[in-house]
Amino acid sequence: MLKKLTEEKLALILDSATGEFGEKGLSGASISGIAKRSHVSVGVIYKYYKDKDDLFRACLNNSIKNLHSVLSDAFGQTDDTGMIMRSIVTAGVKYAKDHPQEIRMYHEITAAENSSFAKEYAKEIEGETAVLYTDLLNKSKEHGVRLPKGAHPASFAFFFDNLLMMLHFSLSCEYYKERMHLYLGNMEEDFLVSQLLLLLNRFFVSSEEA
Amino acid sequence: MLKKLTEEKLALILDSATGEFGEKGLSGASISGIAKRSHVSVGVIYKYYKDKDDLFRACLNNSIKNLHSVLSDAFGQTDDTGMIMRSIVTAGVKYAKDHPQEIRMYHEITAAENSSFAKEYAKEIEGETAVLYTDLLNKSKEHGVRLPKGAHPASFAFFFDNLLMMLHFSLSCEYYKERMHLYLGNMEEDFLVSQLLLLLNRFFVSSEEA
Amino acid sequence: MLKKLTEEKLALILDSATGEFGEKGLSGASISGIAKRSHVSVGVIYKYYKDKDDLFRACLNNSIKNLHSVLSDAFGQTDDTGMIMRSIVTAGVKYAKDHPQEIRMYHEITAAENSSFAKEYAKEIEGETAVLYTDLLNKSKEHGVRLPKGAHPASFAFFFDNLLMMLHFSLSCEYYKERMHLYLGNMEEDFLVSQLLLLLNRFFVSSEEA
Amino acid sequence: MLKKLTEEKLALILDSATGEFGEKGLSGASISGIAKRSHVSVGVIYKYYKDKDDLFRACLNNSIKNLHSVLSDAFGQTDDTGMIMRSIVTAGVKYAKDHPQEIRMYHEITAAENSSFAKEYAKEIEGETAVLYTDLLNKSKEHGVRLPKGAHPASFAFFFDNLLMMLHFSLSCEYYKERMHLYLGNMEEDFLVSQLLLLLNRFFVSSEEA
DNA sequence: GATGAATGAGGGTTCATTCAT
DNA sequence: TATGAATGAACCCTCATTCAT
Repeated sequence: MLKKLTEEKLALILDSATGEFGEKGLSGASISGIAKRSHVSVGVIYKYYKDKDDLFRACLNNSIKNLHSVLSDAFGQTDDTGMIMRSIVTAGVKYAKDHPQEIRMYHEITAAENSSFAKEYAKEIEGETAVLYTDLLNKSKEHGVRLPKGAHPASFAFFFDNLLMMLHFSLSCEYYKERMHLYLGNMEEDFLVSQLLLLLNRFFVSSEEA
Repeated sequence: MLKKLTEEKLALILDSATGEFGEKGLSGASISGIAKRSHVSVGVIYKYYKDKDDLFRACLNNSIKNLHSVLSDAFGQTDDTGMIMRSIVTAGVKYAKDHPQEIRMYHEITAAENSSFAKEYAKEIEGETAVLYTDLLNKSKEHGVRLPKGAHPASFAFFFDNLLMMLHFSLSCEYYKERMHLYLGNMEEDFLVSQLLLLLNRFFVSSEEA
Repeated sequence: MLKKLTEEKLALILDSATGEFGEKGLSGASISGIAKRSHVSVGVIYKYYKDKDDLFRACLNNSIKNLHSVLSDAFGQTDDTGMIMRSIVTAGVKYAKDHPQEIRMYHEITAAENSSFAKEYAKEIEGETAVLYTDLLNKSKEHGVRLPKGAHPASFAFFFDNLLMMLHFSLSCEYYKERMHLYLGNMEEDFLVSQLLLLLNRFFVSSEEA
Repeated sequence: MLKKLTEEKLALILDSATGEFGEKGLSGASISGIAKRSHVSVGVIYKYYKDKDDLFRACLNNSIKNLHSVLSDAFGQTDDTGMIMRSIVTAGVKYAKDHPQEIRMYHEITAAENSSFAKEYAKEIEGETAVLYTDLLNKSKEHGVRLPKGAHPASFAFFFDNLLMMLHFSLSCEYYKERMHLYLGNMEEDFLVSQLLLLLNRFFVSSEEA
């Protein structure tokens, strides 16, 4: 019972902090603001987290965990490379719409320079997907599709992930939303997704091209 | 003579500030830190700039001006869409390597949420390129553009810009550098560029499609 | 218990601030100086007061409240005009000796030019006494005394208050103290008061003069 | 010629500084503000005056000199005490209306606590008038002085000066102006002066008392 | 000598972190 | 154990004063 309460409280704190960090960045966020958002005292935050950095990391880890779990799910469904890519895109869109503050939080970390955060987290966050996506494109041949002649699977995996990240940001972060609006006006999001899939399909050549 | 000194000093301040803002963000950067970097006193910064925000905007405007001038140059050379895209990529790479702190600065403002900066600058920074790239892809076959059947030029322009932005960030920002490393190890940058051009050529200007 | 502590501390802060403001004026006073005087940290002052102005106003309001309460008491005692004037003088002297820093604070705001303080507070501080004193002299006839022929009650009330203010300042403020010393040497304060009362008595003519 | 220019400049600086100090006080006034008001560079101010305090003293001395010269003039005219008092009041009113900023400056110094200013200047400013006014009231019956029985000339001189000072302040300083308005509304200044003279006449020089 | 840009100490204010209750 | 008031370092910004030109 007590444990449950604590877990709920922890989740609430994490959520509030993720929101605050996502909106204001590490230095712009305030602990007392986070305490207010989560209706707890400043003290309990310091009970659970050593300091502001520690809380930031916890939020990040939490967001990463959620994002990865979403992406992992997208892999499990099928062997078909195209289908997997489609699943990844679709799952990512859903995640971005359900948890924009987690993506903003994630975007925050990409801005860290000269802090231990950048390198440390790049590995933790991207290490897994880098391997997954590269494998995906490496194995594509077995599934009947192949990359264009001369294409380097890891590079194409990298580009694929780049397009994914930008899609996530464009659905979650103020600046990127506005930027997308400049390109696309009030386009239906489904249409954008279909356009992206159209593009991604081209990653793979039909057999007669090879 | 006096004027020259002032201009040099101004440039130095802008440069230092751009570096500091790029590394630490608006709220994380400190005026006294910037003063130290540029070997001037705090007071002189306030002689030239009303306040921290004003300096931030000046850095941003300066970076934008530089980036746009680089990209504009890339357009002027030829009518061939493929060639233009290649020029844009190449110019961007050069810019990113010469002025990484400007790209970091630029990346910083993409993190602004709930601030007037985000919307205000998205328009200023992206408005022009959005039109340019969309026009580029709207151009008829005679310029070598052959989007896939069903492709929407603005969307593809958006994806093109997404890939460019990620390239710039990957060459300039700590986190993205590390992330790129995870995908590509110590790959030669030239190779990466050639892979990107391969992709762009195939997706945006390949000739074999109707 | 906790509340008591807070009240004591608040009173201490107000007192210290009143002293500092009275000595150095609004712009000359420093929050950190006030914090030191009251043996609290700078932060706690900002817990209770929004900013320096807010603290200044609080000190002023507190001083005004105290002064007015002292003067009101002096009115309640009797209907006899001469007695009331005597009470006002005596009460003012006691107040000035007990709370010189409040009078100095009050004197400070009389120095405010071009600030919202001047007009705003003149009304708040003087409005009440202006009416009280004018009424007092207006009603004097009913109480058997009357002003000299041609005397305008409000003007004489104004002069009365002028003499009072100068008395308060002369007992509390460095400059005025020194000035009084130049006129009076080390005269007993009681003697001065008696002289003032002698003068004030002359506000009223004996019946055969009228 | 050069000397003349310098003298004009000095006078201009003094005037501007007197205005600024009178409005904002010693700590509130800014040297660069004074420089701007007098259309000289900051440098020349420091050429003539060691520092801010020095300039403040110079302004004060100048104002004192002017005020004293005005009051001295009022003395020279006649032997009749009543006439002299009238002259002093009238001259003071004229001075206050012509040079309100000098009176404000003078008022500023009365606010100095714990600074060497207070004692130092009280003596310089008030020493002379204290003697003059006391002498005036000490004068024998033949000059029309008839203080009430038991009246102490120095004390009454002090009260007389108090009334004068308050009149000066009431004509020059924002706060006191507003306060006077509360008592007197938009009364003609001439009427107020006549009321003061009525009072002075009655209290200090009335003839009907033994 | 005159200028006004540059300096940097100092003051207002915020907020991460601590700790008495 | 939970609270949130208190602390005080650090930051933005101003301005008295200096000094190179």
